[in-house]
Amino acid sequence: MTMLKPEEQLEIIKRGTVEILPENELLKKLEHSYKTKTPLKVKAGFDPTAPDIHIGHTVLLEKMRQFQELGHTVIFLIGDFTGMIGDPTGKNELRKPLSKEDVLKNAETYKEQAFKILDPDKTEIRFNSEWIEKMSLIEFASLGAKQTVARMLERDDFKKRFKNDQEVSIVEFYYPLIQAYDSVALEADIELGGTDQKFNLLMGRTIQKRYEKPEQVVIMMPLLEGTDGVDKMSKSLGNYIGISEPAKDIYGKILSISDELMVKYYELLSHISVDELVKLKEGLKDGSVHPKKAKEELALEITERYHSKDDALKAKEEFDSIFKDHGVPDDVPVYTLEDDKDFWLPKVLKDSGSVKSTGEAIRLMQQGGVKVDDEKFDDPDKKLPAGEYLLKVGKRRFLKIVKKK
RNA sequence: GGAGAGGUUCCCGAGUGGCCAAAGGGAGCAGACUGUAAAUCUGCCGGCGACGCCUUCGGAGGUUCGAAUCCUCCCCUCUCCA
Repeated sequence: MTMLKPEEQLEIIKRGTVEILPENELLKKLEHSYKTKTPLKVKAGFDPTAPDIHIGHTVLLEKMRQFQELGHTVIFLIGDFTGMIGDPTGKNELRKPLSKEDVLKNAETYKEQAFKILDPDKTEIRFNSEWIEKMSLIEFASLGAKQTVARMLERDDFKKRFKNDQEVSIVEFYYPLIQAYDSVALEADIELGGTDQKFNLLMGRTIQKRYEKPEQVVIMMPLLEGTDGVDKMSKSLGNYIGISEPAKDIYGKILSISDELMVKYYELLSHISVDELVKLKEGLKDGSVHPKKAKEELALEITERYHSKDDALKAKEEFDSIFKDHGVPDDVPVYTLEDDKDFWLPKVLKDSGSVKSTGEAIRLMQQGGVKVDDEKFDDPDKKLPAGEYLLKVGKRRFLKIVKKK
């Protein structure tokens, strides 16, 4: 592959980044690499605690992929050793360490999912236990001598916890040090990370310097907001889009994000070129591009990435049929009546799991949110004779009722 | 170890003996409007075949006709002092 000019590379690399420290050094490294035809070593560390990747995690992976396409070497570093210590970042208490077994199991899943984005042939996978476990006690201690307690306490969460008399164990100080040492061991030219990793990333530079190695350039990516557009994407908040989710869920979830957020998703996740991105933004601004249309394209692109083109198109078709043409999805859950007597709808809705309680069912009905065979059904007291019905509950829940055989 | 403050329904947060299933906000859900966008408006927002009954205000007891509200003990969190 012929390398792009350093300036062109820089433009691609800068896309979506929050901060590059220091930027001029990055250009220098790119120039040097271009001249000597030596790929840069790009490191990104992953804590093997989250086996389920969502598209928020992929922001970093996409950036790595870009580096791969530019011809550089990407190192997918699995922090198996650090995972056993527990990263204190953003936590206000000590995280429970993982067992070696867990760490390795998680790492496997991680790898599997990451290769949906990264090119396996161009990815170097490393584990930091590789060099950390080999360190002698003396070497380990001398790593600790490279940094002062005062500097460590500059880190916000340490500072806070320390001030609040909360526990800060000494081993936690080693986390940034080890992460930094990884850069020494790998001779990283560049380290990628989220903005929440700033302290650790910069520590890499300091420690590399102390070991008399060239300092890495630090590139920080934003933390992607979840589907709600407010909080950062996380499984526990339920605002995530998992890359292993069914095609129709990925498609639907992307279509439900706000227009504003869509632009950000485009910037960080889409593979369209920087030029196309600029055009898209202009088009949205002057009204020549309909945001809904743009969102559909994004949803297709992302869905296709984790499934197939066919699956993505099918997801779109089904979506359109439900929401545009008021159709019915293919896989409507079926509820079989227990007997041939007339039935009370709220109870059936509850028993089928469509709603949590009969109270909720009644409320929904009174508010006009329940349709039976396409007719609004708003009398909660009215009973229905046993038979076949197709129910629509709210915007997106469906239920088919059938008689007992 | 000492001195205070506090733990309320998904979250924040009012309530300090009956009018409390518990103000207000957020989230969520539904309806209108739409592009399952945003914004806005309206309604709902513990459970129960329900104009009544049951469970809920950190836990366990107690006082009272009646407690989220008062008393006792316990658990937890926070602030200050050592």
